[in-house]
Amino acid sequence: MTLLSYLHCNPSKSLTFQRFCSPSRIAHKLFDGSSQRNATTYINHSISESLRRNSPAKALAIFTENLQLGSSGRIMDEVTLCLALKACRGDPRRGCQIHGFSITSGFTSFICVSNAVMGMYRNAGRFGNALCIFENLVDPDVVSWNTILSGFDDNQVALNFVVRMKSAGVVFDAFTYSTALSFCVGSEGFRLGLQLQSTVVKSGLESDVVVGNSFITMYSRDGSFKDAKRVFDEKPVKDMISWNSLLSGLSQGGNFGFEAVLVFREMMREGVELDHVSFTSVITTCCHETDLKLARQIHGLCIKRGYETLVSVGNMLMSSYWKCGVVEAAKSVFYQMSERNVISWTTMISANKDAAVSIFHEMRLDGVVPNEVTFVGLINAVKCYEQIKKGLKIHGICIKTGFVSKVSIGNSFITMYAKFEALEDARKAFDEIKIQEIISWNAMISGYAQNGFSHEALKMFLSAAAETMPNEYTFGSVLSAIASAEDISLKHGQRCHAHILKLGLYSCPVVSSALLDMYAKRGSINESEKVFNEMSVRNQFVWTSIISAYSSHGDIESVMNSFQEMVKENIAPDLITFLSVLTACNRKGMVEKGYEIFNSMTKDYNLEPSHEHYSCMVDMLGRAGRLKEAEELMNEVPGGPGVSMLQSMLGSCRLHGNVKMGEKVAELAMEMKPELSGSYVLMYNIYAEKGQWEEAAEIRKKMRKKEVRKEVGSSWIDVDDNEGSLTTLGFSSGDTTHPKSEEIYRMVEILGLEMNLEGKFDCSLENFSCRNPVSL
DNA sequence: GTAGGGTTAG
Repeated sequence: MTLLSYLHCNPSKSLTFQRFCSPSRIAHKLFDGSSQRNATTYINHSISESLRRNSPAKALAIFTENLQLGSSGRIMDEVTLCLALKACRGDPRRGCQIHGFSITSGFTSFICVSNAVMGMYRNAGRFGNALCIFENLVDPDVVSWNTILSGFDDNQVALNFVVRMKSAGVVFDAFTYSTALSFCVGSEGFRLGLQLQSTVVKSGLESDVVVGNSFITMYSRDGSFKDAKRVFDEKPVKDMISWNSLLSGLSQGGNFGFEAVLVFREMMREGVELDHVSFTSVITTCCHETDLKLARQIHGLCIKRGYETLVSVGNMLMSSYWKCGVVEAAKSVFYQMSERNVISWTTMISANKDAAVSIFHEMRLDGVVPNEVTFVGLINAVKCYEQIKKGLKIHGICIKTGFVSKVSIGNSFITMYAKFEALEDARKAFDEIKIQEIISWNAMISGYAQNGFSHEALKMFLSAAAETMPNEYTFGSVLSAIASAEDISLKHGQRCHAHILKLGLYSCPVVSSALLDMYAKRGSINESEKVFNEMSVRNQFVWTSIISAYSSHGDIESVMNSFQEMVKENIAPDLITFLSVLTACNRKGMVEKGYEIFNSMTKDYNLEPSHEHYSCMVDMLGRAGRLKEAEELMNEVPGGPGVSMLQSMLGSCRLHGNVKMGEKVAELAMEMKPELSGSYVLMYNIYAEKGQWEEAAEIRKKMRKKEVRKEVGSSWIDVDDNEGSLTTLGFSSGDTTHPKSEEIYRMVEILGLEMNLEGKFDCSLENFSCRNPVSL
């Protein structure tokens, strides 16, 4: 036996030997030409041993040294190259070098080397390169196909590839099945998963442990708990991984948290060994359910079992505390972790927006390299216009480091510039993205919508719908744009409605609450009601939407009924819900009821009323003539009353003819916002109605001096001119700009006469053409 | 079989 084969068979001796001399040197020194096979085996063994011990750097060092010493003849084969490529672990620089070497040395003719090269590119985030190599392979084997399959991140694209594999006659192995099944998410994916199951049975792989586990994951992720349990129960040996498959499937997606916790409890009861995957999976559930109590219990168990110091478990604990709104607890987990990786730091950055930049610097000092997600977190931490400098700096860093070319980074920049109200820059960020995905479109649409550019939002939506498939986010944003723009025809909203039905997005609460709201804001309360009644999932947003819809339509009875029902269904009302209810009380002058609800906000729901809630209450009291109480409440408002509250108070003073209080309030309002005409107009009216013409004239003079103009009010009408116009026409009082205005006024006159004949309304033409009797 | 991010509605 040569020394080499001896060392090969005795790894412990080999290690002792290596303390004095590197494996490559040993191999080269002892390589005598006749035992090249042994020398190569020895090198390969050393490299794979380093990989097994999780030291890829050492594995690469052995490979490199072997190359350098190789002048006397190379000790390597195709396996050596495969191992070296594996050791690159996502480092594209080293990977490219070895790829180059494989080409020049002719090793790429071995299919296993080409497969390893593709795997390397896939792990280095250069999936495009891998794909390119694959498409040029003369005779790919099942491993080549599997390598590519596992690189897709889009479920649909991956499943299309599976279909392509089938039609190319590839014989699936266990790896193909388990990878394919991991993409079987959603109803369509699930259907394909079922098809795969029948072929698994035919191929005799159904007893394969890995494939079985993948089926368990697929079924439990889809909510087919019974099927998951069936596959699970049929397993002859229920190892930890089978249990974990069941658990992790239920934890993902966030719809079966309850079942996940049950499985976890059963694992404990059955005495199944728990590992870091069991813990991370069950903690994921706390994240989705935002169940703080559960998170704390599991955290305790982690400590007891000694898992809390593990990076993956610690990361998940941080994330669940953060999602449950206890950032402090997340921080303390972070500081107690013995080892932190880029995910731990990124979670910290995302959870602490205010300190994001300093945490980022700390991370760099710690020697941790940021990745795409880290930068996304950092960009997200930029909150408002005041932080524009910070945002630009981050943009600069992303350009320098090349991260700017990543789609997710581009998407984040769109949102950031939209926050700065810099829509042109947002648009630039959008245009610079090479291939815009639906998220990019969504970011742009919502940017326009939130900044009041409804028409741009709509245009963007139409382009997006032509280019790609809109999702629930897309419709949420575009519907809110249509809702707030009276000069966009309702037909667009109805088209969206049809589109939503077609795409099967109707059951999504985000979409339907936006739809409901859009119809309500555009006057079709019946449509809103219909949408609401057809909804299966009713969350806080949905309930609030319908309540505010009824409220804005003055249907107080429905408001109160819905509110009670919401509370009964254990959906917590929030600030906006209360605002809608209070607005309704205000409209109907239900002061006592309003007060009761207002007080219950702090008492029963621990909600701090905002300015708007106070405004509503002040207005309610004022309208009811309880001016003194209104004034008192106004003085209780944290930060003092705003101008709109003062103006509503002025309105009440006018209603009840209280000149003295009116003067006091008007003075405050004019001081606060001298450019707003409303304060002057209201005070003018108060004087005018009391016949105090001199004082009224003073107000008029004041207005002229300060060059305050009264804004012209206007309305919109959706005219169906048979030309398919999808915008509405705006018009204001006394407006004669429309080419058919004469005809229109004649019609108004006729309508007015008819209504008068009915005797129900006072509809003199004067009131029609001039909605505000007092003009200045 | 597990962990961080980008788009959403009242």
